[in-house]
Amino acid sequence: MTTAVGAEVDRAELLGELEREVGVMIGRIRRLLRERARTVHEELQSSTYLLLSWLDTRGPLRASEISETFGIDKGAISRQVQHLIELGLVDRAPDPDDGRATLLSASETARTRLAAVKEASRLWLDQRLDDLPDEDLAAFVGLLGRYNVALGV
Amino acid sequence: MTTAVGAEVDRAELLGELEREVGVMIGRIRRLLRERARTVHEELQSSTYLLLSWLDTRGPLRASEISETFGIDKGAISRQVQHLIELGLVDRAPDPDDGRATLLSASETARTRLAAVKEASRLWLDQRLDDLPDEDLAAFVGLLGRYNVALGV
DNA sequence: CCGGAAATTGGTTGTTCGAGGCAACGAAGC
DNA sequence: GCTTCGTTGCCTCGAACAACCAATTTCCGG
Repeated sequence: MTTAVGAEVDRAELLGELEREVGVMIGRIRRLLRERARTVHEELQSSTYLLLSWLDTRGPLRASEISETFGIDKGAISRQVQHLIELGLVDRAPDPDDGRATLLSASETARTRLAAVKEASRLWLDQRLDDLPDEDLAAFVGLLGRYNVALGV
Repeated sequence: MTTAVGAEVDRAELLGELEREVGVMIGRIRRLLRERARTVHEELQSSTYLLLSWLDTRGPLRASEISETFGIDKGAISRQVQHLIELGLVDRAPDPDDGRATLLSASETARTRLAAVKEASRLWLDQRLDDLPDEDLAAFVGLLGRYNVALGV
């Protein structure tokens, strides 16, 4: 009755399961991010923390690139950046190649604090994933990246 | 200089990368969910879609269980459920074992529509992940579940 | 060529609404 | 009485949408 598409059905089920797990993850991750954001700076918002973290590792970027990466409205990005600058966590510099654009980067203060917070959260998560071999973890990160690409098209 | 902790450093880097990918994912997934929610019902909100989908597959549940699973305030859940009931997408039944509790489940309408939407989105995602073997996909889903457990502790 | 409109792109701001946190509450169970 | 399930009020955050300014590139007639 299941015809010859047994494998297909399995894949469908997998994709369904994927969706559900993603749903659960979103809820849980939100809480975490809020705490972490607060640790970096008293009045840093959770979503802004992600942006800052991204800037920290992905070097100077223009606002429009960030908007594209996260799939979020540029207005929202603009406000978040503004907030980050007020808090002294982001530096702004004119783009030498394009007078309209501005290049954003994490400030020294931000880098220092982020390093501390990330080290702490790394330990926290590492503890909870201690039975997960490095290879599996690497695979997970790789697959997650692959998944993100698929979502971004 | 890096002493003997080469592997440790790698793992730290992996966990950092994980965090960044998760950040990107959150942004992108949100957009997707909004579209998908709209497809199920004109005025279904994105977060509520997740709840409904969960109810669909995880059978009748009480509100407090959902709140716990997603790590979201029970007040928020209460409102979402209310909305779902107004739309006729969720059925409510008193819990025979506990007079205080209510058991929630996806209505027949919801099940039908969800099936259609999920089939469509399954195809969509499947296309974009067509070069990803079933085993890798299975591994990804498994690891994601594992990750969620780690987050939930 | 060249000067200058017209369309494009980067970013900001106003407005609105969705979504969740917190807290106070009523109701049912223990 | 005290805890647990759920609802409700209040507030804040965050993102969409759209209108807007400024710099820039395109293109067109002279």
